[in-house]
Amino acid sequence: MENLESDPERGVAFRQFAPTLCVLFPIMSELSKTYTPAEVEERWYAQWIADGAFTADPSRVSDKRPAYSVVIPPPNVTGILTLGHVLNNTIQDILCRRARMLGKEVLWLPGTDHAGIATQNVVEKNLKKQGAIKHRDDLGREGLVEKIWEWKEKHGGIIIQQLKKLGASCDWSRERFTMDPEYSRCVQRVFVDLYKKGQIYRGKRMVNWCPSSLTALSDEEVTMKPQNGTMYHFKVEVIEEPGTWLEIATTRPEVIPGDTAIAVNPKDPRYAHLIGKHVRRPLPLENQAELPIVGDEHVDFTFGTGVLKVTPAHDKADFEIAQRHSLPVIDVMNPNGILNELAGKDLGGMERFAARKRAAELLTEIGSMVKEELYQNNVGYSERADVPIEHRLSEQWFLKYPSVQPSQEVVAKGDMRFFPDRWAKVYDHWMGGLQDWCISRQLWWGHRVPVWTKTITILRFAELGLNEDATAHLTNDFNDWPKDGRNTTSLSLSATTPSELQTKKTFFRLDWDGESREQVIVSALTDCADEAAALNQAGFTQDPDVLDTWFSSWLWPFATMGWPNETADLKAFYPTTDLVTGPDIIFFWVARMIMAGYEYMGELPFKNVYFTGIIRDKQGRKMSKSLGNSPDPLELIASYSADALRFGIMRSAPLGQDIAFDEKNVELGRNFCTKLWNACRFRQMQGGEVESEVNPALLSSDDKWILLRLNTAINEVTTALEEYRFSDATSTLYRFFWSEYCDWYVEASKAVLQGTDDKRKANTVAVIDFVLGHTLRLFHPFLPFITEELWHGMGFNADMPENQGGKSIMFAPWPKPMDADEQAYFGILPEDEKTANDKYETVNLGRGLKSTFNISKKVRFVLKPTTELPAHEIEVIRILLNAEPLDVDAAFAAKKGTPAVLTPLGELFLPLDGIIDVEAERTRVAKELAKVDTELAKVKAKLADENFTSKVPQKVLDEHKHRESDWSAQFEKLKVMLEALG
RNA sequence: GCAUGGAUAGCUCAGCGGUAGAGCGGCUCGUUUACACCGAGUUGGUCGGGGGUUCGAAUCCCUCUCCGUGCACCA
Repeated sequence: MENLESDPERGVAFRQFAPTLCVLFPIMSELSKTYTPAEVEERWYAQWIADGAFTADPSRVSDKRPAYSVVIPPPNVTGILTLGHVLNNTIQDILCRRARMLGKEVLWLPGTDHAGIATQNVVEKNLKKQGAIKHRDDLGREGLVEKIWEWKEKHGGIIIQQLKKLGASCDWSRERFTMDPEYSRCVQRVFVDLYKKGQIYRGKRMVNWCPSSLTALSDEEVTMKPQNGTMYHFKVEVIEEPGTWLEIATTRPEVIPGDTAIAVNPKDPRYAHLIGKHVRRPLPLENQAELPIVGDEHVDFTFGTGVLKVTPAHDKADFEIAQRHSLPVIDVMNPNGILNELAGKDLGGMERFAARKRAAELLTEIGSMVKEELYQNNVGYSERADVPIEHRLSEQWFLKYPSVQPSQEVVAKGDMRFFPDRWAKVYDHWMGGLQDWCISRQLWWGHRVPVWTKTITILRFAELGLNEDATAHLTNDFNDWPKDGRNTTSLSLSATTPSELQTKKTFFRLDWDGESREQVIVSALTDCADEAAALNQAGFTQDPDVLDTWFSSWLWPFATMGWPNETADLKAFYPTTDLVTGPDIIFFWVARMIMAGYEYMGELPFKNVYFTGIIRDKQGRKMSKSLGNSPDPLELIASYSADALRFGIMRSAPLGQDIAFDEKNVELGRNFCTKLWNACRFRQMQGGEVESEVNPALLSSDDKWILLRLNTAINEVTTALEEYRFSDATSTLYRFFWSEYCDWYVEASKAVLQGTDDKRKANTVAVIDFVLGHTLRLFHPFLPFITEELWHGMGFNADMPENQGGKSIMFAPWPKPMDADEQAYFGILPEDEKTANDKYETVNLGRGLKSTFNISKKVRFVLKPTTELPAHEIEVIRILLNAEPLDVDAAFAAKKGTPAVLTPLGELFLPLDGIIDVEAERTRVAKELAKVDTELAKVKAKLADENFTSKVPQKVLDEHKHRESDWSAQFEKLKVMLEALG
């Protein structure tokens, strides 16, 4: 016992056995009859904050106290808590709380994301609703950004407060926002750095354009949606061959005015001979230009008519064809989706979908339309604005992804693990097909592109290309002046004049027109505010675009920890241990964080990535505002408690699958908390009678059974958590506490507690304390509030060192199962589980008998035992059976027709004097016999089969033989019983 | 089209080569001094269809159907 007590990792475990009970009892505060979660949850959260319980301290990290860290997936700063957040953050909280109990130094770093498009949209919409503005231009850039900051200050805290309600144990002293000054600095620094490395470039490209948000989007922000549309077939005549008509199929007749060619496949025998000839473009009517017929391999001649109209300004593929054939580009649409004057007088000024209808009418009117048919195709939608996107040629900033190879290998090699691991495949697949990332957005809310430009006229190019004006800004170190005919170069300057440009950190670049070489555009990039100001003063203009939100959040794991300085936090907590997030942002965020982590920290940002499922309603539909099927977590907390919500959602969240949310599970969580509360109250009511010594010899079979079941539960929960199987952990807890501890052990313990043997009583109470002390700790990560309340209410804290559970259960040691030595000390053998199980099985059968005969009152049972039973065991069975009395009589001779069942402990009779329904009993026994008969027949048939007995492993054969003898014994006894009934 | 996950009791799911399981629900009892947010009992399934491998298949293989997801995408 001594060595057990002195084990520091053991914690309360064995000290809870007897010796300390007399100490515990006086300081136990009485638990109220009902649990009041709202008050308790508020009180404990405030206490934890006051105690700084969530604050991480990197200086405490050591070999003995390893770091555990998680960065929160930053929610939208103006967002409100959804069930998705509840799921995600409950998991993170469980991981963090368990890590604390394992003695780790835990950092859960919280914060919010500025969420460019979403936030700007919300605020703009709101201002319009209030009538404050009609258009963002009414306020201008500065004004609107100011309004958004105001909004952020007012609403930015909401989701944080909601996370606190949930019990999230984040280190709020480290809360970050992606537009904090230091964070913004990181974003700029990374931009400048990648630019210098040649991985960021500016270019005029076809991009995804959102006509609603009026900005470019990355490929990831576009989702394809199947669409019921119309395929229009129209015909054009080949000018050089009058009478030869080509039929063209299109879904977008409104952009015909933007057509600059007709393309056919040169291998298509139907049309190859027409290449080089011309057709007349039908629209606009006043400008029916001649279009060349070009041959291009891209055209699939098995699709449609095999003739493709080429609209370079409005289609990616067409743009490429245009480039291959040097075709002009005619952009017929304004950024907002309204056709411009180039679309002609009929269509110009019309909204794109109205224009489509009108264009079809025009084609019909001029007799060009051949047919219109219903057609289903996929159309790209802007994920945010939920409108079809346009492909649009525009000047944007692009990033060639860094560090693709290493990060891919890392996942493949298993240096970083994905849970469930199938996401690694998805990740790899995406990494394999990377396109450059369009990172600029035409918005105002976000990190402005840290590039300034100024156009300078060059006077004396020949002598090194710069005039006085230019050299004033750009001096030495021209290391790459273009000798190779390229019209672009980069140069970095170690010093410049004017002196206000402290340019050690400013990076310059020249672009000029390769023909005239008279105009030079000087681009300056800096991540330093002073230099930015100097550039503005020197007449430079900053790029109006902002960066994609994900271009800032991909730095989250290290930019939040003080990068680029080598901070104590980075040293202690980077890379982070776990990342918990939804699979929907695997590309947006996870993959990019991996790349950024590699590029800037030379290391992975996290060791494990857990992907949650997506929360759906009972019908399997995604939660959405428009469907109104998304319950408000705060309301659920108000009705059921945060613990209940956490428990409910974890119970229904199996690894790797979507979650069908059902409020029933939250109700179940609430009920579970109540059960826990009442079970603790039951312990308290045993108050007084306490012995100071535990006597292993006094442990009953029930005690041993529950201790073994506890061991199993500890093992199961521990393994489940290690493997991120949260719902499995939850079901184990549920089963152990409710079905094993409450339903069997507590009931069985009443045999002692209601008896007169004080020594046994004390021992039983000690076992109860042992089990409850462990149970509360096992539950704590899931149910932080009620476990803390009970930990103190039951006085479990009183006996612990302050930093190991004395002050809070969250630092109490995580339960360890008893090892072999400990079990030996208490005389617990594995077979003890069977002893109790046999007893419970006997009780089950007896209860079944009672129920068959519709008896709910106390009633006499007689057991005809096969082995001798100690008095205590008999008393337990009596209590569990609610028998009054339970006679044990080896020589019992039952009257004919007395109901009886065969139990592991012997035959159990329910003597019903005078009211025996022989017929009913005969039916029951006959039914039982029939069942046994079928089972017996099955086993016999197998054993009779040579094929089976000769090929099966010995173990299986033995099992079957054993089964056969069991069934036959039962069969024989039942037969006798049936015969006795006549 | 290419990947990928799933289909087991009314519902949500576990089991993944050797007697089909759990929770919830349903039904029937029950005011036993922790708990009716409770207790006891009980009812539910040719494990999506079809083939195959095996002594033996919900479990392994093939194939089909249906749902979900990702990527690509043709007018």
